[in-house]
Amino acid sequence: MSTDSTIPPTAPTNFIHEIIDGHNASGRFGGKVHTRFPPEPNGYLHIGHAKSICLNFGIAKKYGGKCNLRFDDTNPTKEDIEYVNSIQEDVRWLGFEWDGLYYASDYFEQLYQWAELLIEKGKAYVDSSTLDEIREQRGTVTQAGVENQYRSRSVEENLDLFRRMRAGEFPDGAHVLRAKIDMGHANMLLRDPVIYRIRHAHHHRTGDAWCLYPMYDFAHGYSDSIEGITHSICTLEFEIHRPLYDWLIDAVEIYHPQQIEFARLNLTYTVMSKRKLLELVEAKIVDGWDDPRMPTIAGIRRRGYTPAAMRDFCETIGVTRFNGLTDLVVLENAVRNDLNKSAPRVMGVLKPLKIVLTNYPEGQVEEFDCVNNPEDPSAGSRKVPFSRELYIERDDFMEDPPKQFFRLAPGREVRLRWAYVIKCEEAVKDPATGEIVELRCTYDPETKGGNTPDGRKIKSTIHWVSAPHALSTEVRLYSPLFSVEDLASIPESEDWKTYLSPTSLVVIPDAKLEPSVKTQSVGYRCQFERLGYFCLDRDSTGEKLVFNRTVTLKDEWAKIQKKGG
RNA sequence: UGCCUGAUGGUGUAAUGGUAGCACGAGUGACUCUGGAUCACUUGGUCGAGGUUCGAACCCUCGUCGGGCAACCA
Repeated sequence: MSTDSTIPPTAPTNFIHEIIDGHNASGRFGGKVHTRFPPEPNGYLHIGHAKSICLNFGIAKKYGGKCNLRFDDTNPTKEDIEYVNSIQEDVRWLGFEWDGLYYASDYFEQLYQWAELLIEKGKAYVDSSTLDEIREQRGTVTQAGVENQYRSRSVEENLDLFRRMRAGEFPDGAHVLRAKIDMGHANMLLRDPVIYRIRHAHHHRTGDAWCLYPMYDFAHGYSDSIEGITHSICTLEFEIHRPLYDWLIDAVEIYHPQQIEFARLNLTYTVMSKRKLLELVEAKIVDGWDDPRMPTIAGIRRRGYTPAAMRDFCETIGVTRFNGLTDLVVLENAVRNDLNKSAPRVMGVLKPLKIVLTNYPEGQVEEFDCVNNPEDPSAGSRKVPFSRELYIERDDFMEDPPKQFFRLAPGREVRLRWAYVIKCEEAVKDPATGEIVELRCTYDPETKGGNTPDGRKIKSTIHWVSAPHALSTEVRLYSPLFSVEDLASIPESEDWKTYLSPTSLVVIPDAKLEPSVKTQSVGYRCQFERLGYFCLDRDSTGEKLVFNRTVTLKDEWAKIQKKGG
């Protein structure tokens, strides 16, 4: 069940809801709805998992049913308790709470008993071939596999061998247990799939109790059956596995859940494979699983995304059987929507350009009342100090501006947000480089608070920070990790990592922020006015704050520039 | 060349035999102390060919194109 109450009961429906409605109408499961989210604890959850989590827990909520969290931990060599913990944290962060918390490893004994039952029924056998032999005998997509001599072992011999496998008498790879189905089947997964292998490995939960571990295909369907799952929802690539789960369940004559497949999420400029994400982490291309550029739940959380935005995104993209490619801007739009309403505004200058108000008294300091969130009157206001020397954004000044630029330029007026209207009198240049190092401006005392009593229109309002009061902070600007839109379009022969974008992280070591943010704590989200939404990173220290840019604001001017250029 | 499966504006999704709608994007304008937000308008689609029907995105047939499947991974 979800702990969240923001999903409206009239939420748009999808084809899975329709199937469930059908089951409820026919009484197939007696009106019961029980789903589960079944990750393998071999990596951190990503946005694609979020889609599955919202789907499964959302269904439980919609139908007044239940949803389990089950770890499919059948491969001890790849799994770790760190992942078990992170997965639970991520599911909760998304706003969901599971009804049952289970592990496939809870079922190892039962699973083993069913394997023996399969042997007794003549439906499984111990194969002593090598890995390569098994592979070779399996055939190809267009060519039937061949049966080997082990396939006809007696029930007694199979049982004896299998029990000795469990007892630890054989080294890894000496034997496997295979389901006896059909070596000529058109669906290659039914060509006597391996269901148990010997692994003398320590399991994060069962320790050294086992040296024999079930394959995922063997454990998964049975686990769903044990838990009384009604709708086993999974991604499209498991569709072809369904006949195998059906065969396995029918072979031991137990309760039969209904598997339903949907298309996994693909995002532009994003890799969504745990294997590849692991590679990025291990190669230290990113700063761990929660690097804000990672599409992991931990990464986007650190980046500043909100659970509500994630849920909204999952709602927006829908659930179908079509394998598409969702534009990253849809995700970005979801956070902007949420943060626009909730994030307090603050002023910060990323690329500072110093200005001096020549007619403003030296040493004078005023405090201006600044609205915290124009979208939310209840957010109130705060005091921000103002003085003779200020920083403005370098991009807000142009010496020789094009027609469409209406910010500051020599001889031009601009409003400093919540403060005064100022006029640029002179641009001071470094004589050596020609670079503009400072602006000499005058302010209009009549415009205190940013108002124009004479009614004149000021075309542009820009943000600023008082130089002597400025808080020097580090700001990390993120853009997509990859430079190609569709990662799937990279041919197998090429290394996908060559498409990593060199500018996915740009660090600004010395941005200038208004002093009010000084006392905020890690995870604090705000809007730097006119720039974007930012989130206080855990790398912050008492001396230096670090902000992550969650997402930029929409930028009409950038669009104009792009068109012009 | 086998099996499974899918196809609706640029992208993602609704419409389940009866007016092709929504979101994002794009464009235009209004408003604005954020070139933000908001509001209005516009653009643009049923993969193709047949068939059934008064009527087809939807049902049938044949194509075309896409995705998945040959770990002792999940």
